Amino acid sequence: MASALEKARKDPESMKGKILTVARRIFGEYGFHGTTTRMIALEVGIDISTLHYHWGEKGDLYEAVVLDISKDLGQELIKVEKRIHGLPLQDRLAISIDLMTDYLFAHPEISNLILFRYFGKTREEAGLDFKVPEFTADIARSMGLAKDRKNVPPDVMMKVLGVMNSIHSFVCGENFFRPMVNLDRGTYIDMAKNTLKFIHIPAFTQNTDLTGA
Amino acid sequence: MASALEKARKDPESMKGKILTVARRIFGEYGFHGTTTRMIALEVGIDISTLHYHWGEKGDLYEAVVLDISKDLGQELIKVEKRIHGLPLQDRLAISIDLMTDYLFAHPEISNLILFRYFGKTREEAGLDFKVPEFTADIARSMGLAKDRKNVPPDVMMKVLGVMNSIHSFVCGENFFRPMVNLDRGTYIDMAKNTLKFIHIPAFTQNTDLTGA
DNA sequence: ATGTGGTTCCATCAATTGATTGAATCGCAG
DNA sequence: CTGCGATTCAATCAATTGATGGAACCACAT
Repeated sequence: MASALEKARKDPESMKGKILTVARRIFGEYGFHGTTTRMIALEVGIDISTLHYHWGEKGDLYEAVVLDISKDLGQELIKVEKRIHGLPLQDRLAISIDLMTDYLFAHPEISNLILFRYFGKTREEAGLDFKVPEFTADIARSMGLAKDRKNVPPDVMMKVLGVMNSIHSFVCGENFFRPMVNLDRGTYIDMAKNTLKFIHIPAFTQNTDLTGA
Repeated sequence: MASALEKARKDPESMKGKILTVARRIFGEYGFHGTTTRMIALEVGIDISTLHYHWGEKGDLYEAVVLDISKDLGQELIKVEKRIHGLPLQDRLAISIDLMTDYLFAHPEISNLILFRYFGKTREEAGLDFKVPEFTADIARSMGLAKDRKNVPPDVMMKVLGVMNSIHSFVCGENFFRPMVNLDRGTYIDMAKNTLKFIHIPAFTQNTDLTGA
């Protein structure tokens, strides 16, 4: 039943919506086990019982958060696809990287939660293995690397994963990487975009079958 | 005082060493907050008090684990550097990617813990911000992208971070990505290596200043 | 055997955490 | 105003979790 999530998405000023917004950020920063319902409730300025009243148990709220960021990401990918449609591959890559990087730096909790789901395990036996849409195949098709989202070759999937993970890494690693390079946020973001284009555009445009090398 | 860690590293059969080995894996899988001292003790087959006797409090054990994997990674990087010394850039990249990918897939908890430290926060106010060596600048020098480990330009740092994070991502994301591409482990690792070389070698070898594009 | 230092486990504690109950409170239609 | 459903909070629980004290155990030198 995703109607509770739909209502919260459509009305961010509602209590459900406010809790969801805060939960996105906190879960993204601390992960599932690192986040307590009290941390979220405190930040919203409500009691824990109010939180449970609206979203049920912690795992249910986490599920709602994951589905919420997944919807946002899916919508953004559609926007990007429309923007790059019909352009040559080099431009599709450059524009996609620029748009997606800006978007994810503006909503870092999306990258945070995606990486937490990729890399971290949860102690829960089940319950946290709900169905979440996977966009990798769609991106491959949108990039012109596959005819349809079914039967995308494994090597293409891996390449798309490589690109997306690179972006997520720079977004999620900002707190760690930025002091290393000693840049302000805007310069760091610009440099991340340039680095991403530096790395990925040559590979996809002037490639002469290195896959078997 | 890292002598406790040194003893455990030199004698993996000792109780200190056995606890450290298990703690590496569990912390790597579940993160700091997702791991309980009981989970580690249970896996080692000892009581929690025995664990605390050897390593003190949870944060101290975690610190030992992080420093432990950091030492392992540093040693491996030195091995790789010796292996690629003097070779042309393209070969240095290809061999480094092959060696590091094999190594990290053989010790995935290293990548896991590195990414957890990069991306996740901890509720502890302090105590978990101990000093850990940073290898990014050393890798830049070892790759011939900088003269010395001091004063590595920010854009070079970003490029090295991009490469390393790509490797870590495929290692840490195996449980998530491999079902997506439906490959056995060996084929997945081979394809990860090929993808990494496909992505990164063209960027560094046949690049004509895309950084300003 | 006796003592000694090092090691291990059982029992237990205090704090944290997820969750619930029941009593207010609020908005508002009748 | 009255009533009623929806919402919020204070109080409280049970389970988990990090941590400790003390008794037992073990190897081994004296």
